[in-house]
Amino acid sequence: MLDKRYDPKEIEKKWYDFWIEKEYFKADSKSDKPPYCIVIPPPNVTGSLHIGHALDNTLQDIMIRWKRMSGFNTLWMPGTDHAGIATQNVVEKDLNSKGTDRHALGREAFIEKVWEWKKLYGRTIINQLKVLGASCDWSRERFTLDEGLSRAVREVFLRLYEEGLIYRGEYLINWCTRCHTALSDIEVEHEDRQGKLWQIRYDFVDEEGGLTVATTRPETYLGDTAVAVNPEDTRYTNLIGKKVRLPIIEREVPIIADEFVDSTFGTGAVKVTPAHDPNDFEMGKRHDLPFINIMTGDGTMSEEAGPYKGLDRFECRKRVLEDLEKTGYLEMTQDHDHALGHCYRCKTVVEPYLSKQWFVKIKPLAEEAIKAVKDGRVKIIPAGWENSYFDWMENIRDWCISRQIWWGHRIPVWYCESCDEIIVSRETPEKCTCGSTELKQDEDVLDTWFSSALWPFSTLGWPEETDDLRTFYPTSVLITGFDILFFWVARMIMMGLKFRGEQPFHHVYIHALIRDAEGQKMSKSKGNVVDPLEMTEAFGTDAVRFTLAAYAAQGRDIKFSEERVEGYRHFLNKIWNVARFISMNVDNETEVRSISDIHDSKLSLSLADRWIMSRLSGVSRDVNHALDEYRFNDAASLLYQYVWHELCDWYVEMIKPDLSSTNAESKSAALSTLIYVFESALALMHPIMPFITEEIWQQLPARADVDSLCIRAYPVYDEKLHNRESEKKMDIIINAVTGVRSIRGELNISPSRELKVFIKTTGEVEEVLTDNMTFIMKLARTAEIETGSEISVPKNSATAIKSSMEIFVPLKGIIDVDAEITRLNKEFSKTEKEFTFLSRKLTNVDFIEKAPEAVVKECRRNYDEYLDKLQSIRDNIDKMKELEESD
RNA sequence: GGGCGGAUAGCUCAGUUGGGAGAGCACAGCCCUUACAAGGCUGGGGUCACAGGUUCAAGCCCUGUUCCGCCUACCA
Repeated sequence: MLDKRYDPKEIEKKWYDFWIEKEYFKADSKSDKPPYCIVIPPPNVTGSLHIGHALDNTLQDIMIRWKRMSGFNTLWMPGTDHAGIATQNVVEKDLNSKGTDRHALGREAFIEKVWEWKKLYGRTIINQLKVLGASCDWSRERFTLDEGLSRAVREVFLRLYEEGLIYRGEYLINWCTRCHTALSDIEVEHEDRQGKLWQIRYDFVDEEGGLTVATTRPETYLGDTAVAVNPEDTRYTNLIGKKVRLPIIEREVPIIADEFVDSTFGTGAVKVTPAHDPNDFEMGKRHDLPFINIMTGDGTMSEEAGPYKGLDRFECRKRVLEDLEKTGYLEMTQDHDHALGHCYRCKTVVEPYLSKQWFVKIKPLAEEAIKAVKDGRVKIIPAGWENSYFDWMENIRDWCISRQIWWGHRIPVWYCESCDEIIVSRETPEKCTCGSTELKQDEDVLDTWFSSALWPFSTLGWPEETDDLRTFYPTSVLITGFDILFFWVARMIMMGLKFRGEQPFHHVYIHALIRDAEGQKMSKSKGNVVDPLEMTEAFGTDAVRFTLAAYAAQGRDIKFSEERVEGYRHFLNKIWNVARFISMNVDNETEVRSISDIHDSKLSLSLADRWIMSRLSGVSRDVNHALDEYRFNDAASLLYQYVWHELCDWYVEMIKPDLSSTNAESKSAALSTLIYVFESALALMHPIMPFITEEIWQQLPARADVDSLCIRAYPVYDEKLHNRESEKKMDIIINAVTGVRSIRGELNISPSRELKVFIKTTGEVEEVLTDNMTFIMKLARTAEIETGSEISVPKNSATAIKSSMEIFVPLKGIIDVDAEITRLNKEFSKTEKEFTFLSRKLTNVDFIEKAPEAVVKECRRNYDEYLDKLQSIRDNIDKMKELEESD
């Protein structure tokens, strides 16, 4: 006997351990079964599980468990990401709090420290995934910095370098002055800011007056090496070639002409700072201007900034403005909004900074990756994201892959101290071709995303040609949020195509972002973060998983509310109670028959039995279909609807008389059917709610012949169970029952009062009603039901009109005639509205001629039905009125 | 500046080839009917943002408008 309430805690742990012990999650690289593989988006090794992870991994687990039960050789490949900048920041923060820093420690000791940190905290998120129920093959778990993956990284670097797709050069890159490293373009987050536009006058060198330029960054004037105007701009054509003098520092720079300059903006003259602005950089190249770097890596002013040397860049701006103001060179200040780039890891304002970096020449890789999506080798779901993908890929710029941090894959490049040789190698080289052993490895490490781009094949053993790789690559689907579409998904496609010749996955399923109940993005600083583990503590993991699945409709962000989790916990409680109900009805005498007995008609099933079986078959079909299209919310609501509103509300109620009957045969049929459909429903729900379903399943008196629900065959559409006839008949019964209930409810008749009911009907409908009288009487709580075509309205009756039947409930002495007339009038006008709509449609010649025949036919049928119904209601109202008058 | 998405019941949202709208929660009434009060039954509630258009027929397709998100961008 099950406990009165479902208590998730111990149960969850028990079954997770059981699954692991039985190795159900282990993939087989030599299996004959069709493969199904998902690689996990590797969470940051020092991170902890947030609600976005919970969603992402629940969806993956649903797919994996579903496919595993459906007979696939499944591999859910788990692992973690070393997350270079993020992890280094965390450890540096810790060092800072202890009064030291990484420079004091030195490179080797610092890296040692990070590894220690990883050992301490690196399992946190993995353990949290296990709490969530993730059925990963943990025996294959990988880490982006482990040996195998590092080999893959060096192999890819080398091959790209040899093909000329990796190069080194001095360019203007995005520099985070706090993280002290270069960033790629997408690692910069742009944010609109209210700013100022300042106009500064530069005096002419050889004549009176000056030229005014507009800028949002006045401090960079210290690095100006020209002033540019548009060659077409007649205001300035006579000035081209002349010189101006920069205020205060008195450097002389030329006035040049460049098409880039927009003469309508500002004053039409722009200061050119080639070392501190991307456009100016290009202009500098075009005009062969000097590049003056006025800043150092930590965002303070360099030697080149003259009197401002040593100042922080923002302090410098203030001082420059003050000085320009004082000397009269600041001519105007106006408001000006513009987007400002911030570091995606620490939110510091990013600085365009001139430095020597490694880049991937990305266009050739991107072209292939665009093709793969265009020709359908990779399908992005929902397809709307393909546009973003193409847009980004088509305008992609070379990828800066070197980072000036220590935690990561060190760039496999060595420089000879004796000659100019550059050695790129898989293994650490002993000596240079010139014979020198004085080799120095490049100081930088690679962008973390460089290694994660290889994840789908590096985790499977590449560059080794492993069984895993042969079996599971390309993987089946990648499930992730849109926020890393460019960072990760696009790059995996590029690298997968390049190094495997095949796309890394067939599908990319992109799910929404989870926001708080007000629609705000969750963030630690706002304090509106929902901790999924707190949720699982409070409501159980299954309730959280079910909620996430139910929320996961395509194409819209999720506003997460705890109340909804609470609501679905009620669903679990409902499931639990069906199980209790079953266990209460199982006894030693009653034989529980198998599905094959049912199929072989070895026991006679009631209409209810046949109906719930048929519905099971239909729901199985629909759930499979929904999951096949990643419509998780549909799958969840189909199951919710079936279990609660069909199985519990109708079926269980209908078989109660059979279960308590002394007729062994009918009890056996009902109980066998109940257990069969419930066992199947548990299987259908298992991918979404693995724990409660396993717990109950293990205690069922009859079930499929396997040791765990997680390897039971997933239910599918069963033609033998499909039974349209029974569904049609059930509709009639449900109509009759709800008809009586409506009368009871609306006229406030106590449920304890047993009613006598007359139903006027004919033919097949009457047959169905008489055949199932016990069901109807039980569900409608009636003492007696009379059916027939000749039934006339008894005195003082309430009436309900349903298709093909009129239901009368005589309520002598109780009925309020006025109330009943009101009720019928309401029903009449409701019906009339429908009716006039239909009749208007049918009198429309165009509709009759142009609409498909089936639609017109349907419309006619409804018309007739509503016409009958209206007539019946009218009649009944008249009779009521007669009654009223005769009284 | 460009692109994408959203606006449907009081709230949160479904609505898959166009055939006059659904769920959960909330609300109201009745009920402890021996699985479940975390429950049962019944009921009220919607100009599908606005304005046009296509069509026999529009929540759905087209155009425009308003409001709200997001992505992207080198106008200093």
